[in-house]
Amino acid sequence: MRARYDVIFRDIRDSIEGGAYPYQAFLPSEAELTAAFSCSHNTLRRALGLLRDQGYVQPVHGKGVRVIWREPERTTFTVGGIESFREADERAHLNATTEVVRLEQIRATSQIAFDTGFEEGSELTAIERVRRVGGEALIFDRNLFRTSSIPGITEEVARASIYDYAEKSLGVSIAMSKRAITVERATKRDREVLDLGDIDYLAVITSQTFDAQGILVECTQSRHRPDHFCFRDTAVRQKV
Amino acid sequence: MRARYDVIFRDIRDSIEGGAYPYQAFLPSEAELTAAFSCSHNTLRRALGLLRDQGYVQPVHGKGVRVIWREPERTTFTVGGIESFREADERAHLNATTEVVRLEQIRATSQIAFDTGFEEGSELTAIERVRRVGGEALIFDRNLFRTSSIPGITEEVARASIYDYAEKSLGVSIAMSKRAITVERATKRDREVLDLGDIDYLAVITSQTFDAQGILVECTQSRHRPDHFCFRDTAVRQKV
DNA sequence: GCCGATTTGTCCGTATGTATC
DNA sequence: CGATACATACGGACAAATCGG
Repeated sequence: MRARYDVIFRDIRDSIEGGAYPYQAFLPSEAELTAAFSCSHNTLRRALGLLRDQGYVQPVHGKGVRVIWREPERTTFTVGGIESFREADERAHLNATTEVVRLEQIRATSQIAFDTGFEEGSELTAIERVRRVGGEALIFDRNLFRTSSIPGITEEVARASIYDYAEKSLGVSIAMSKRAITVERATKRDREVLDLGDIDYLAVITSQTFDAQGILVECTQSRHRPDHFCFRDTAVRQKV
Repeated sequence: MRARYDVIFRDIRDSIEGGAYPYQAFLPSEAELTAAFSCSHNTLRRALGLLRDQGYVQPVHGKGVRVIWREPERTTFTVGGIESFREADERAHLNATTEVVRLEQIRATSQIAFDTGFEEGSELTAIERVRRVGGEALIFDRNLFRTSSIPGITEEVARASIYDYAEKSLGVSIAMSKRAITVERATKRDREVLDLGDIDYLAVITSQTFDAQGILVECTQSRHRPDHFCFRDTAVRQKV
């Protein structure tokens, strides 16, 4: 069962993406929309809030709700939201492959604990994967999973999608993720596994993922060749 | 006048950052918090929603609201949210300076219109600024403002804060911003204005900013030397 | 395994404030 | 000034998840 505000949000979002409300047009007023969806003022406003937060509309006090969404280009590998590599692959039709270059059980050293936020001594599953798009090795993913949260990762699972495995087989729901994007010099290891040529800098996404309980279950470094990297984002300015 | 939910959000956020609720602890229950703030269930929930969206807490259905915030390191220039350079400077005590290297009125060519989303022929104010931190030229900002939205930008305004000028003098409120982060090779121009040494890649934030009317008022490229760049972000996974 | 207490999640109806035209 | 439309806030109701007895 999906929440009512979520259904309404998706409905309006799909209308916008489908061209029913073009760029810079106004949506029907809240009163009309509540009537159309036969829901309360509050529920509709929550749906509009999602549309605003995700960059689809801009409500203008006293005037109406303006559509500011336009069809994006799809020329590069785009990250945004919490999306697994496999999901991004399917959405953008990248036709990518994954090679697992490391898979072992380790214990968190004090250095790892400091770097990642895992408790020292906790059992972790370390994975390294290389993502190839169009035959070129573009992305080097290094994951650390809390083994007690996501046990039984095999090479086959790692080659497919660990998120899928966690959600479908284990019932662990990934809830939220904190990320930092930096640019780092390529290491010797990066050169070994990626096709870098004379490129010596990488775009690096470092993320911590929490489950629905608020427990840290994963730390990842995703190292991207810069010419195929693009991170998109929408931000709403807080009143200061 | 600031909204009640916003006051409550800031109060709890400051408590968390101040250490009143440590990492992995639970906040008091909604019932207790509504009593403490003497507000309604709904208003408190809106404040909790902000805390969740900004990565401070993780509400767990049937259990409580868990704190997942920890003190971040402050070693690099961090972006996140819509924050002007001056604001970031003050918050992180960077002691930065700004040099205006270009300021002129232009008209949008078809190329500019295609790149930015401004209408062809519209009057724009072009600005280029170099940001120095600790004596080193680290950031190269290139802005295009819609002149009719933000008229009368002087070199003095550009050296201080254009956001301040727009909001305080003109009453234009910046509302929403779309950003993309990419990594690009340094151009000859980058080498002229920045202290790059042997660095030949830059972190680039390309953004479009809309006012409260939903009108595109600014396009910016902010080009950062990678060793002082960090972009932070919190994402909540959508139910699929 | 079941029940009840606690806690968060969703939704509604209404009232009032404020910006725009 | 009034009409329209978005913004905030309240209080109540019920659903769903968790936990302990």
